[in-house]
Amino acid sequence: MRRTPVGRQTRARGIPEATVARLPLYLRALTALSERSVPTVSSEELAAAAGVNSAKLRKDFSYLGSYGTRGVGYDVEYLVYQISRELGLTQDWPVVIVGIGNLGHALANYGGFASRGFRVAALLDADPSVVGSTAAGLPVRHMDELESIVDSQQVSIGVITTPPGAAQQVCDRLVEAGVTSILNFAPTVLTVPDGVDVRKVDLSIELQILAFHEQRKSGEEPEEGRPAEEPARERAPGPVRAAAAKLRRAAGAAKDAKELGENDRQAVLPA
Amino acid sequence: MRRTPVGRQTRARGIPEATVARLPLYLRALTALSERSVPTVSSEELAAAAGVNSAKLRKDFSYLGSYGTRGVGYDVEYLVYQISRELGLTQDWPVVIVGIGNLGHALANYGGFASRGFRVAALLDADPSVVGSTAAGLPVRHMDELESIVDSQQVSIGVITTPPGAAQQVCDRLVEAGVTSILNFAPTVLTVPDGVDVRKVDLSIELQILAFHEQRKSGEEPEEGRPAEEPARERAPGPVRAAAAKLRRAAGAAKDAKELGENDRQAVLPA
DNA sequence: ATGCGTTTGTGAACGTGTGCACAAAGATGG
DNA sequence: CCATCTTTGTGCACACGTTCACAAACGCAT
Repeated sequence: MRRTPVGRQTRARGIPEATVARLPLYLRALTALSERSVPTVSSEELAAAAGVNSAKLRKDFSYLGSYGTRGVGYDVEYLVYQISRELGLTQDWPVVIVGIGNLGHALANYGGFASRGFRVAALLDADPSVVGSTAAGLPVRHMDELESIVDSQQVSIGVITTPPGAAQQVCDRLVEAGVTSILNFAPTVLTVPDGVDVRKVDLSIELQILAFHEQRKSGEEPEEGRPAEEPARERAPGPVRAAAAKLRRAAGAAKDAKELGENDRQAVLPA
Repeated sequence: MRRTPVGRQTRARGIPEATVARLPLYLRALTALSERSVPTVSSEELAAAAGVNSAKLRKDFSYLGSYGTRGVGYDVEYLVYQISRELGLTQDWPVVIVGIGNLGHALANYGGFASRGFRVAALLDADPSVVGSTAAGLPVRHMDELESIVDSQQVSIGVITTPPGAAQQVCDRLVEAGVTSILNFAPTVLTVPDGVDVRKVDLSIELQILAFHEQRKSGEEPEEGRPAEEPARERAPGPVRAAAAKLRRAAGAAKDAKELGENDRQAVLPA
């Protein structure tokens, strides 16, 4: 029973995932240097521009091969090309966006989309009142056309910006039609067959992580609850009934933060 | 010269970063169970719903304390409360959104924003033609009001959805005004003082990572260039001039994927 | 040619994260 | 009250990622 909801495949041709995730960062910094006609750059400089450690950067580049010159640094244009090639950005990637709500609109209008080889092949939505309108000069087409578009345009990347309730269904259709990489903005765990990559972007999760650290800063209580287990939280003493009673109190405080029908919300951004 | 562009602080009160990043996932799955009035859940079930390994989930929860009951599982409502509390979601987090372009609009309209304790304190923009309009029922106010709003409403979290060129400047003002956590949608490396957290959401990076893996799938060349270093890429033979000459050829192919004035683009989504 | 200063590339140590596998703990039924 | 069954909590081993520190490589000046 192999489940691969996210599919973190390890070490494709020896390049670590962590390195792959940083290559776009380097590429962006290098592109900026290239525009300023800077010919070469040292690992120290580039690392500063990309916001990483210089040793890490050198090790990252070492996985791509030895493109630097000792005593000098890296040739900017050459590196731009090598990283672009490694990331597969020298070819064209047609992309479909499914779910043209607020976020879908924003993505369709996204200028940086067309650059770096990504091309919006089609905008899709299930809502008849949205279908037919245009976003960023492109017509919004009906979901029914999904299969034919993916097939005819050889789309291998799909972006899901639907409400969470529709995400898995849309995902299944995309995969069935031949899409093998999915960028998911819906706050849902997508289950896909082996061989399909899913990455998720989740605003809510990022905010919650920030809130966690923020709480640490302000509520810098004197080593909260290290000496004798903090007062508000004690070890569950009895069987489930006791815990259930305790939670009845707790539930009141939590209910505020719980909205109804999370899966039916129209918003297209992660919840 | 301590630089902390991203600031990954390790192990706050013993809870690993990786665990913190998963807590919102568990919370979401638990909220769904709670709405279906499911009283208890086993680590196996919950792990499946959250898309993670059950052993990992149990270890994650063990950092929060021992909230489970052996032979039974976890009490859903109780866990919802405990995780909410741990993440700091039982309190109110006023948030400002700076840069009301396409994405700013999408975020303002984002329903899941108000839930989980996050409240939009203000929408800000520098463009006079945008200031005064409303988004999601809130008026867009001018950047000039940033400081007074942050101060009066005790805002500690800021969301940056400006063009990349303005991001660092906005960031500086937010930090100066008292914001200590920033969610950055602009494709820029933000430099902040110690004590300020920055998290970034970057569509372009996610797409490029997908493209990388996608390239691996289709172009499954027979172990590309392992036996004798692939032909197109050879070791730099001479001094910089030779490398520079080589890149001249390469540059042509790379130029397609390079747009001009990346920092001036109006789009508010990551490039 | 030789030496000097600079910067890369990487071995090695360390820290973090993951997953197995199992003992301990509780529920449940007789 | 004991036996059995389920599920948690965690010790341990391993994989992955990060950082240090330094030898090797290179440009350049003499």
